[in-house]
Amino acid sequence: MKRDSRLSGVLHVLLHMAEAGTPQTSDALAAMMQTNPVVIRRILAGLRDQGLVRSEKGHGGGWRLVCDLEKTTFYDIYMALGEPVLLAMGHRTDMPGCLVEQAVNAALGDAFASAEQQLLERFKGVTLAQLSRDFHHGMRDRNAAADQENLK
Amino acid sequence: MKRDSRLSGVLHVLLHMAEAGTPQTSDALAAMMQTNPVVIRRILAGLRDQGLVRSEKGHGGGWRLVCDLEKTTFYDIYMALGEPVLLAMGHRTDMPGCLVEQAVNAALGDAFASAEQQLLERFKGVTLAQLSRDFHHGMRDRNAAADQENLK
DNA sequence: ATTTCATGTAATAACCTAAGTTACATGAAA
DNA sequence: TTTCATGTAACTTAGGTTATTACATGAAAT
Repeated sequence: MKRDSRLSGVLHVLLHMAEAGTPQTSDALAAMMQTNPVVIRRILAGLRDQGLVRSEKGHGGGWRLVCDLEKTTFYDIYMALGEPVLLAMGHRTDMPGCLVEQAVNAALGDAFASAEQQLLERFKGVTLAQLSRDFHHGMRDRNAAADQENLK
Repeated sequence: MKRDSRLSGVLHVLLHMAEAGTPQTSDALAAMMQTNPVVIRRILAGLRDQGLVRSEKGHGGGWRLVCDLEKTTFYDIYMALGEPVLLAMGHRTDMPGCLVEQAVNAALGDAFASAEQQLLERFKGVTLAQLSRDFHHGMRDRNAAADQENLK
């Protein structure tokens, strides 16, 4: 089954917006994500409605972050995306009266529910600021490695 | 995103086979799952290869369970299905050199991996025998309720 | 004012995958 | 030798997501 990469994609885009400072057009973001500008607008529309980003029309327009990086978590982004399904598996509900189905659903449902719960809790624990710091650490390390190269 | 219900479906079928005792035809199982016999064969083929069920051709043929219910877990069934993806979300791997992507993937990848791990552990903890017992308890309760009705 | 640039959104097309179906081969039992 | 059942390849259908097109709205530059 194909996986939904919107969360991953939107985090990428948000981090880029945070770095840029100036508003980014849908075209620019779409090029970065190798997708269509309209897709970007559709996705960011949800974040805008939640007050995480803002969009401006006309010259110098585009998208920019307006949320507090320290306070905004992956969970907030996830919710703004419309709570997309987390688990690829589900259970049948065709025959609600069937005792076999009831037993199966009870067993699987518990497992699925707690996995979902765990994921959401983790999402709540990661902020955009942390993500940004991770990125800068990666950049520092890479630059350090490059400097080493140049000294040779 | 649409959820994969093969695990749920196959558990349903297995429990039915356990109850029946006699071999069940693909047609019968397909009717039960409201699907096509060929789909049933495709799915059960994987379980047969793992030695969980056996199939017989000709008159009186069909599918029957040949595994130890006490020892066979949801995990075994899951593996026999070909380890279908558990999580509906994934992370992009388009730009392996991109530090933004690396940071995003590190954060999401951890969360996803541990949720997957948790689910698999739970699967390992549930046997077909337990599922069967749950089913019988449900049946006993239902019969008790029906008896109460009849006494009135 | 008018042109340019950018988003907003509806409608449609293209695409991809999982499921369903058909067709026929294999083999066992009646 | 007929019937029943699985085994499997090939093909079709269904569905849902993503991409694209088209046009409206509105802001800024000229």
